[in-house]
Amino acid sequence: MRTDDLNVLVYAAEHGSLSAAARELAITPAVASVAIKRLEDALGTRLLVRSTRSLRLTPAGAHYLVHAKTALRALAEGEKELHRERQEIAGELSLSMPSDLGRNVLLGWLDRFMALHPQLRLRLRVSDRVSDLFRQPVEIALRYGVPEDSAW
Amino acid sequence: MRTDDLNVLVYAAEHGSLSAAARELAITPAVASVAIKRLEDALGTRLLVRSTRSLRLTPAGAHYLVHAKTALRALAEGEKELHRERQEIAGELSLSMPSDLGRNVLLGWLDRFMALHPQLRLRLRVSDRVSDLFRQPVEIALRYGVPEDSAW
DNA sequence: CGACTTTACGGGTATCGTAAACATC
DNA sequence: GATGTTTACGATACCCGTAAAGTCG
Repeated sequence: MRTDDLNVLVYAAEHGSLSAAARELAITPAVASVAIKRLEDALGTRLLVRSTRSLRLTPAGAHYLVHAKTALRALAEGEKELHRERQEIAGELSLSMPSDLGRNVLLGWLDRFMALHPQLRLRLRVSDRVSDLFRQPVEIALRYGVPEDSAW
Repeated sequence: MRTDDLNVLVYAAEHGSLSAAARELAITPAVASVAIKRLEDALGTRLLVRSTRSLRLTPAGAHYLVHAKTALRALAEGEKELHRERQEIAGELSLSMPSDLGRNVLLGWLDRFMALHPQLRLRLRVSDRVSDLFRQPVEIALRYGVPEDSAW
């Protein structure tokens, strides 16, 4: 049995639609459909009665949903605990990036990354000239486009 | 993630050996090994430290095992509830079997089967002659060996 | 040496997304 | 007719068992 299928069941019951669940889970409606079918075949019981315009749990499905949720919650909790145990990322990291890339893309990512790792300090060097890469010692340097000097 | 893999983890932790777990689960040691590897890869954490003669949980594995067990328990409970809802098997079933087969094999099975379905009454006809099959109307008849009359 | 774990590999199955068909309001 | 569900299908990926290699006591 696959936990992904259980997840589809939970989302489908929550959103009242396979397509909506599929959108949430970033899968196609087709695979959501077969996921439910797989579950039902494995359990030998119909869990959802589905028409094109409505979707509702069968009595059996309603009962099973409770247990599926607790199972998924237990696994998520276990996983969270694992990550909590994992060595904290700490110290200082210096990175170099072009100004536009930093402004448009990286800022949001870095915000979230630092929220996950409060012990981490970032030293950002924003510069648009590649030559700056050699001036300052950085640990990660990001550039994009066609490199002018293939020696890199 | 696969629940079968979680099951391998539970059995391996319980028996202290991948091979022992594999025997219990009727799989080969090789698939037990890759099951654990799959789990560890999915979680990004080593769960079991294994040498050829010993197997023990890592601290992370010990913590995760608890949640894996509750997840499996929840799913088993949900499945049991589904079967409980299912229509009870009731009524009378008559079967015919050779005396030795009944004594050696079937008795234990039938005991358990009747314990699962208290509404069911069994009518056993034990006889070693195949000709008896036609005398009494039975719904299931068991014989083994080479049939003397290919008309059956 | 013996028992256990792991890796390599081939065959078979499963699963995915696309696309089309089908159903329902 | 528009949205949602299901099926068909081809390509890929996954998973199993066998077998061999590696490992530890």
